Amino acid sequence: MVTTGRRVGRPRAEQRPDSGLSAPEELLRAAAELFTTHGYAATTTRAVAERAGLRQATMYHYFGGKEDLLAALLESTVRPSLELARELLADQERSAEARLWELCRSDVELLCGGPHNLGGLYLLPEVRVDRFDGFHRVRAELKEAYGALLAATGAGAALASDEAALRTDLVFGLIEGVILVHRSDPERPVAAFAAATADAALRIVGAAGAAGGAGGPA
Amino acid sequence: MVTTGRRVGRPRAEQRPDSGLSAPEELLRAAAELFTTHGYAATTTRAVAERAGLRQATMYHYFGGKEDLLAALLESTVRPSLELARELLADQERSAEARLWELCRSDVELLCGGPHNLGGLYLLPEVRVDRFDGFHRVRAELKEAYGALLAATGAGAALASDEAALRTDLVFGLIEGVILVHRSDPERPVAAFAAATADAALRIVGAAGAAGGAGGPA
DNA sequence: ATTATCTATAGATCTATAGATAATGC
DNA sequence: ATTATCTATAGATCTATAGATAATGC
Repeated sequence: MVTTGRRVGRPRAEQRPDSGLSAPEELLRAAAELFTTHGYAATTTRAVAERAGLRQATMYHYFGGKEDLLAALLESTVRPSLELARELLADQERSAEARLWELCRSDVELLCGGPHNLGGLYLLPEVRVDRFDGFHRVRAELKEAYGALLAATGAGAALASDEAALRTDLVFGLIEGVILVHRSDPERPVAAFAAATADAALRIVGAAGAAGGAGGPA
Repeated sequence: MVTTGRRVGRPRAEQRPDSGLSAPEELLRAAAELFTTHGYAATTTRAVAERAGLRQATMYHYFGGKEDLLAALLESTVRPSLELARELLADQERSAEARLWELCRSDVELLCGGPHNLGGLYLLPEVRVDRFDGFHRVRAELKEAYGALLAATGAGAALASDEAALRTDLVFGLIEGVILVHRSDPERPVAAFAAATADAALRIVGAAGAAGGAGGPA
């Protein structure tokens, strides 16, 4: 019996139509929107809380502070990419080219696809501080997965190891770069753009032929 | 007769060895370092001024405020890239492949090469606001130059125009993405990385063969 | 009793201005 | 007189805490 039943606790000062999200979810969504558009430091706790329909102080009932919001967002953003990367590494069925293509495509889709541009969080200068070390470790593991798949491609296997590492960096840079492109033009349909980015990534690797077909390698 | 001659005006509170830079130059340098490492909103006018060896209020003698510092930095960063782009567009001698390669290479070098990572300024979310419209217009013109050179390559001429526009976005995204790669690993030698990025850009365009030689196309 | 929220506010900033001061230049 | 700088500070925040309040649950 949840149906719009009155909820425990003091009512909110400003009533708004029920979003269906819990208060912490609303706070995270508001923070994501504001952090990615205005930046982290420029976003006040008041702005986050009021966008979520709460007073400023109420945020502290759910999060220890602004940093905790960003940490939670970063974790939730990178986790799906890493899980996919692990699956693809274990997959013995498909070619390395096909798996790298899929990793690139779905990474772009995850980063640019959501309602608020979660990929934009990666660009914030504040993210580099030690506080977000957990995020950086996961991100490093994701990059290793890119490197392993790249090295397993036909073109990648032919490269010296330092050259393969360089191309991994370039592919990784391309993925992060398209977040920027997306930020400056958020209207562009994401699905086709993600596929095109994956094609471009394979061309960087040197496996251009493998990415010829529409929809990517089989 | 400039040789360490005593300068006009009240002496600074904290004396430091003469950097050879003027006060506004020192302020700009300090702002560039702080904006790119900690972000714009997180950088206080006090931090900028004191890194430049001045008290906070003295900054206002040279700049109207923090925004003016960022605007000046953005302008100075994008201008050399645009000038080069115009030269390359006018150049009838070299192939379009060679000119696009050179534009990519030197853009990366300019953005990642300086002592403070100027390219990082492009990533700041605050840069998008209207206040920096001049910067955005110059940046758009630069992107048009990328598009014109790309369309003039052999591979580019074979593409439908929407596909060529997409690849321009991808190349542009790659360039901006390597700023991020550079930010996370500033020790990497820039020259080789810039050349490798230009090679990768031509592979994205589809002109891979043209970028085969070390040092790029002749 | 428990919960979710509120109001109020102390303390710590941060920006930008006002006005003083310590040099050189004439 | 001009210049570059300083000190001091008003006014406007912003964060995080303390403690009150208005619901439901038992």
